[in-house]
Amino acid sequence: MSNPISHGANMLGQNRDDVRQHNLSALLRMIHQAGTLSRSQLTASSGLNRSTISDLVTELQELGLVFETEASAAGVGRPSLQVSASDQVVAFSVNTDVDAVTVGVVTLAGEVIAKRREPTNQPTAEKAAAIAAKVIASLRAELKPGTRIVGIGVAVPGQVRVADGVIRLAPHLGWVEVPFGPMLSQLTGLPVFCDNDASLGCVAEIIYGNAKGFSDVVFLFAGSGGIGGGVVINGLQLRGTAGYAGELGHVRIASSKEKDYSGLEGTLESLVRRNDFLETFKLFAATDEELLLEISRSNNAKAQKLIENQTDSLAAALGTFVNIFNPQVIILGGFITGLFAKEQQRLLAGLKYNSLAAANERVLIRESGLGSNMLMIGAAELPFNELITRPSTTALVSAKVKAPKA
Amino acid sequence: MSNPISHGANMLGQNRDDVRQHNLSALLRMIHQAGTLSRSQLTASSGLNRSTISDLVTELQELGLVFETEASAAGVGRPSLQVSASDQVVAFSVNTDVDAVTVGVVTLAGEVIAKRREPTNQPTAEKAAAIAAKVIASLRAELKPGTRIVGIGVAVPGQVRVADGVIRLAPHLGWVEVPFGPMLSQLTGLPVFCDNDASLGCVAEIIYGNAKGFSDVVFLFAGSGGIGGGVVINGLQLRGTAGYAGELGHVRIASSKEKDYSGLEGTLESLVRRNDFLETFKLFAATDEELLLEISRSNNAKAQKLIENQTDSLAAALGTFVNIFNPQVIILGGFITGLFAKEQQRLLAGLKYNSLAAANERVLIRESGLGSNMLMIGAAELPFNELITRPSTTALVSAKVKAPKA
DNA sequence: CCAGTATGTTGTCACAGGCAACAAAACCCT
DNA sequence: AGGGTTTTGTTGCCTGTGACAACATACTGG
Repeated sequence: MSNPISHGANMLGQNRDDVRQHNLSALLRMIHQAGTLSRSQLTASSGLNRSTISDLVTELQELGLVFETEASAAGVGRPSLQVSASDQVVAFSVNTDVDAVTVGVVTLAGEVIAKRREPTNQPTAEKAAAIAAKVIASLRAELKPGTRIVGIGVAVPGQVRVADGVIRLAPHLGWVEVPFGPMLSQLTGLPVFCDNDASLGCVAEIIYGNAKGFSDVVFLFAGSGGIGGGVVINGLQLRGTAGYAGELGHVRIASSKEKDYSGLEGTLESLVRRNDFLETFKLFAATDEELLLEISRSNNAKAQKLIENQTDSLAAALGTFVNIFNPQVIILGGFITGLFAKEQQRLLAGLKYNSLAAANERVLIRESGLGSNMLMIGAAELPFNELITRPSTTALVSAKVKAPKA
Repeated sequence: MSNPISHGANMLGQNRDDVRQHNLSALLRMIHQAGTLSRSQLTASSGLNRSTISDLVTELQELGLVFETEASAAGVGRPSLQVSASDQVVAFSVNTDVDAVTVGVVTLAGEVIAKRREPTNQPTAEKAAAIAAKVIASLRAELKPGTRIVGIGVAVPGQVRVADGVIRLAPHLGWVEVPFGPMLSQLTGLPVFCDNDASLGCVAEIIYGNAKGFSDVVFLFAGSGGIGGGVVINGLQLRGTAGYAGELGHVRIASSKEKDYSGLEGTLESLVRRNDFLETFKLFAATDEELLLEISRSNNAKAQKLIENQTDSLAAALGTFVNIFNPQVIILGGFITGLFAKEQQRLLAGLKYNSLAAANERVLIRESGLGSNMLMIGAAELPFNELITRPSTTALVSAKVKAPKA
């Protein structure tokens, strides 16, 4: 089944150069997502001719984006050359959270080769940018010679205007209308791309995690900062007009007057709350692991009641998402995986109860599969995506060149 | 800002033929949506060379899909040839509803040149297909000689598996798991494409109606058969894995135990109900026009209370949609346009109250602009889209050849 | 060691769109 | 009215990309 309207970019005509770019891009994307692929696999899944693949791979190699290795012979016929994404091409990831700024280095092959967590306390945007820039400079100095940098991807818990990297509102951080992207770019001299954290988590899960290979995915992450959502439809990230789409935590599901962190009533985020568990378990603070453990072995009536109530609320929201998106898989992250683990039957029954049979009959519910690297990988996809979209024209920055001072 | 992941079809390589197809397709789509465009306009908005446009237009002309006329000179310089979509190329539209089967003939230029409404009462799928086939045969006989038929598009009030034209559930019609598409195809000998009615309404509004030119649109239609929704994101129709996405009427917004026509609790459809108005106004049955009139001039307290309650429910749902989709425009159709007209301030305030500022600050609310032809136009887009996607390989059927008997 | 199979390489070819030069058809100004 | 200006259509040539076929290469298996 083909698709419909087709506006915007698709409206444009295409010339020969576009074809070359498209094919280079398609190959690089496959290699990036798989890490390593043989030339024959590339030939098969691209539909292009062997000779064309040869030519394109050579060009990618000359661009320093991939390298070839002899095959570890394993079948009939001449063994095919293995094409791998270069680990000399890296992106920085930044995650600004309430309690820390985390910076990572991710290779084009999708591997997190360094990660540094710098604790802080509800930093201002200026402070967070300064911390990030300092850690990036330090990590940059440690990169192997010859390494080239694509850029910086930033995952922010809040509403991000993707086009220019302005954080419209990050309630927990207290950021309102701050141009974090430009700030960090000025401090580092590198291109910076920002997006919502949960949206990036969704992307990461699709490329390397438990939603691998799926094209229609709903992602829900519940942390100390509320509930964030990410959606991918038909292989495309849902961003909306300005990048504020996918705020699944702020979906209204009940008539309750409870308000969420953004001040909206009766929303998923207002009803499924990490703090309720902390109170019930009399924990002042807890890591997700500790909280999940508590949930799994809780046995008093009060805790059970809380678990059931929150499970029901979660089920109602998931039902709504299924009706709206008809996804193949829903990925859960954060403490709500505890609800899924403990009350799976109840959750699935509730989901069925709150959604249309046709839409829910094949949907899978899974836990997030990437753990603490998820946001690093997801954020790195932002600069990598720029590179992959335009492999031969995107400029890379040498690791060893000093960043210009602002 | 470029987009993200890119799966599926985009993964494939591209060869020269694909370029030609893409460009033919892009031109034909522009001409189809605009009706008539000059060659120079095509050159400008496609970015292709004059000589290329000339070549492509010639090919489309040879395919009989467009024709050229001399310009009505109106500026400096040599007047550009006008390229128009052929009115000799048509599609049939079918809308199966509870009280009637409506069949239309739509030209590639987007004009409804015939429409016939065949009253019936909750027909079975077999009966509806038979009625549709009969009317199509009769309309087909009246087509001008030389007219060619692309196929049939069907708009169904229910959940449609787009891939094979099976209606999974149409509650009001009482259809469950019926292969309406194949049935109608067998009776007519024409290719048949089915989709949900509201989704097609959304497409129609984007191409020819009040959402013209927008790429991120939410469409909500409230009729006697409940509330249907259609969503277009980034110029692409939201369909989900199997085509069941976009069921916006079944979004849960309240804790109420009221059930909607599909048995779900607390949903938009269960709270915003046409029948409540008919009861309050003591109408046994009414056209949308009559009902809208009643709403606009209602002045008793009970009716006002109902209007306000339903407006609040609608606002809550719209807030949820804004948080999820961050659309540029929301189009309302059916009797809820009455709520918008009468209680616009209340609706907008409620929408603001129930959504994030960043997402709602620029969203437009508009009424549907196509009236009774909306579904005819939208349904015809299904076969037209096939033609437009593959202009040089899609087979057209001559109007005058007898349809083969099953 | 040879047949069989799968893959990489090379040179040729077809074909799409770009480009430049020219022709054509309008407007504008004197 | 007529030449200058502007815009557009047409034509022929060129470039570059991927397809294709033929050949070379590298492995398995008997």
